[in-house]
Amino acid sequence: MNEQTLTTGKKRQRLPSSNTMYEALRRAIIEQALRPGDKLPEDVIGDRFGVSRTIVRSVLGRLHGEGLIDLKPNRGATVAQPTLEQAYDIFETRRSLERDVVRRLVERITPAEVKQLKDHVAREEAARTQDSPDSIRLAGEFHILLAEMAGNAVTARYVNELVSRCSLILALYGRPHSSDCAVSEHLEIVAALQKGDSEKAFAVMDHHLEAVTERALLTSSNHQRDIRSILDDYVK
Amino acid sequence: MNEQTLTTGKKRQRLPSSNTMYEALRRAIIEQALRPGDKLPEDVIGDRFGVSRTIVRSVLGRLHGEGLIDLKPNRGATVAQPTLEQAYDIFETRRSLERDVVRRLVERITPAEVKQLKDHVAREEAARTQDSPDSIRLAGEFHILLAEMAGNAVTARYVNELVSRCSLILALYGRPHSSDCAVSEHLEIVAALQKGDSEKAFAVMDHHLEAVTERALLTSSNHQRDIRSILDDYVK
DNA sequence: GTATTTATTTTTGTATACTATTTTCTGCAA
DNA sequence: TTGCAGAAAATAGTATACAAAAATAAATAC
Repeated sequence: MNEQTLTTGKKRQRLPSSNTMYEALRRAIIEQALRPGDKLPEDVIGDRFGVSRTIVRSVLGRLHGEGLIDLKPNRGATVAQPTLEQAYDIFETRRSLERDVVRRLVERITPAEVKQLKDHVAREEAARTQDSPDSIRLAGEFHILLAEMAGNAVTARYVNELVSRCSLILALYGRPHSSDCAVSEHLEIVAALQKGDSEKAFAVMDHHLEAVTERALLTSSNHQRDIRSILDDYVK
Repeated sequence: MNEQTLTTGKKRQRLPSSNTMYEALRRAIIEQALRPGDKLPEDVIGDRFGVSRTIVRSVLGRLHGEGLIDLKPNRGATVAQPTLEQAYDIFETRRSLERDVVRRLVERITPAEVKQLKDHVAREEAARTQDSPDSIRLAGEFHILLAEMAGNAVTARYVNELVSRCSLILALYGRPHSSDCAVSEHLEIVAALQKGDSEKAFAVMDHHLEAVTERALLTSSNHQRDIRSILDDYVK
């Protein structure tokens, strides 16, 4: 039986369960509610979201393709644990792509977009001060927003993927529950973009990412929690 | 019933059917045996490979994630037809990443690797002269080889993906059955890398990719063939 | 008490069954 | 013919059933 129908005013419409589940798991991982190494049993997840393992399986496959979960044969899925080597590669590729993003953005950014970015940074600031779990996600989304504004969907997708994986890396190697993106640095980037100062924007972004890479070299913390209770916060 | 077992001398070992199917479909697309827009019905493919639709579905999902096939709800899978805009984005991102590959490679390439590259180009040349369907694939694999030698697995994966998608673009917008990678240009790149001439290597690679982009602006050709017969060549 | 087998349970991998949607076919009317 | 129902067939979406493997628990030997 499928409970995934609801009336949204006009028509009864089937909401794509797999998509909501994908978003939920993704968010749970990025916000570090689910942490590297956590098991992701198919039936548990299926029960919580009210779908069969078939759907769970396809979503896990997708997340695997994006590098967010590891998938060992006959042993199921776990939240990915990038090695240090992988971590370096991820940061390196990310820097390379984001460098290009800034390069293009300096030439095409509009005042409306500058405003949008400033608003976003303000939201980051708010989340950070009240220690919301959103703060990690919002910091990442700043970079994703930049990539989308640069007007290349392919690059934007890769940046999105890499930024997400950086959350994992910070969860593993960085200090706990830190976005490690200084909000002030984000503001500097916006300012440079606004002035059209490509050299400055370029330098700040590169320094920013270098700093983030640096900070990802600390102790990891163990944990032993119940996936069921964590998922409660993420089920629709 | 599953026929996917065989004895490889020591032990009876199950060869992962989904992986061979993935490889087969991928190759068929890259070599342009399956062309943009071709339908990929789940049951037909499943029959040919002797697996259920479950497996087919997961493989199609994976290929979709890599941008090689389009997936419309309730209407099945087709070989992807990138729009012109997507095509530009793909080439742009590819250039950006390959630029970085060359940058890193100049500093770390070994004589053994130079030899490996030269051998590869020789194979390209051979395939090209006898008009083998491999020639398209080999031309792409040259770029993938470079990316792998650069020592960043993440970048290598992205380059792999983008090079594959370029095959689609050429099939759609380029002249039919052309790799559009001049073998001579590949040789020039290797030579520059060997000399450690970063400026030259950089310039040649960029010119090479610019040329490829340029050439991807011609007429498309229609077609009407039987997927069954095409697949015969790709079934294990 | 520890270690090593063996049995039990859990969890994943794959095929199949069923449902829903889309496409194709067929008949009838304009 | 051409256009439009409606029926039939084909195809995709999802759940379930069953097989295979791994993890866990129990039992026996040392």
